[in-house]
Amino acid sequence: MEQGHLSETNDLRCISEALSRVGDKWSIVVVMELAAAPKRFSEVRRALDGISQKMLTATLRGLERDGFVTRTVYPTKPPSVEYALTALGQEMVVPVRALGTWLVANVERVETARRLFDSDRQSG
Amino acid sequence: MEQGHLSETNDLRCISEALSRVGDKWSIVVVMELAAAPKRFSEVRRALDGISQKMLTATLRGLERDGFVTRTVYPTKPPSVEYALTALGQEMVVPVRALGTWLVANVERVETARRLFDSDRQSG
DNA sequence: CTGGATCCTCGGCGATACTG
DNA sequence: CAGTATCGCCGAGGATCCAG
Repeated sequence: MEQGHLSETNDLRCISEALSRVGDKWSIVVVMELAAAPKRFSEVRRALDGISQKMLTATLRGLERDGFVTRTVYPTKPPSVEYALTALGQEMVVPVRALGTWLVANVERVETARRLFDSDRQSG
Repeated sequence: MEQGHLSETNDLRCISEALSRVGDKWSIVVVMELAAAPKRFSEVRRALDGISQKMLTATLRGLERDGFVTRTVYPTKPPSVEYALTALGQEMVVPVRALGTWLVANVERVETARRLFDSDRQSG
């Protein structure tokens, strides 16, 4: 019996499916944003600057549904809604941040490889 | 000066951009598959079972371009091409596997949250 | 066996306008 | 301020046919 091998075909499907939950254009970014501090709808919107309100709504709904964020409505006037990470969401931040850190740290290497690849294609 | 905070808006863009490189439908899965062992085109295709040959080609090209995999042609007859992870690719496997492991380990919690959310919507 | 070229569909996503 | 509804674009990605 394999122990936590994770490369078994079955797990592979599991991973890709799980990744697709969080691998859309905005989920990760929103989670990272909320990881810093809970924020209101507009705050997140401004912080991300580039996300449409439709996608922000959809993304937050999805994250809420999956148990990564909570949505708290304060019946003030005008109403305000605060989004925050759940325990689950905070836990997820750890591996996500690790991956993000690695990617950011290695952007150079990727771009170097890319330039090499492209120039080889031209002259090659 | 911030120390590796990673949630600064600038890094956030960096992350999302970097993630989009690897966050498409197949890149991660292919990388994980090659992490187990170098494989030929058809082997990867069969192992993944569900990817079209067009997407496999495109994915491998992308990964090769970004310096994550190598492509070695053996001029046999019929020709065979072997794909393998570069050092960069192998390094990336570490954080990716960490995330994948976490995701797989927490699928239950996500699905539970999801069911709760959905039933609340109905009755609420 | 490897993989390029084409066609076509579907869905993500943005823009805009409107409601409470 | 927070959220919904609608429309339209565009690109990811699958199916298929063809070539070295």
